[in-house]
Amino acid sequence: MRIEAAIRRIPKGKVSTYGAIARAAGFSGAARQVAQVLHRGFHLPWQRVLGAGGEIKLGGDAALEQRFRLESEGVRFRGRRVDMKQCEYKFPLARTTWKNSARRAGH
DNA sequence: ACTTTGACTTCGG
DNA sequence: TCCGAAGCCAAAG
Repeated sequence: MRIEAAIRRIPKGKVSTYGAIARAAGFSGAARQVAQVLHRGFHLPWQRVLGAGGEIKLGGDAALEQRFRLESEGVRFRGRRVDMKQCEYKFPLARTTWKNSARRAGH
């Protein structure tokens, strides 16, 4: 799966977001699908995936563990959030996959 | 083929 | 900064 592949590309000490991963994998807007993959997949660096703004989206113990694991990798936190400015991993340009331009028509 | 389901995102108040 | 509503989308059942 492309999403899994994208997740595995995140280097240690860096993090990414659901939305960014979805785009990198060619599924712009499918952030929720990334969550599904994380939940079901194995051997994934799940701790490196955060919500928009660098916020941990897990609940309870899992959230604590994620934070712990990230700090172990050298990821710095600023309050509840990760310092994205330094730690966000930028994917090497997602192949302008098909359905990109469709972004949000109105609201 | 149709409905449900998320570790989501963004906007407004 | 926090909360609710609406949007979004592929995978599972």
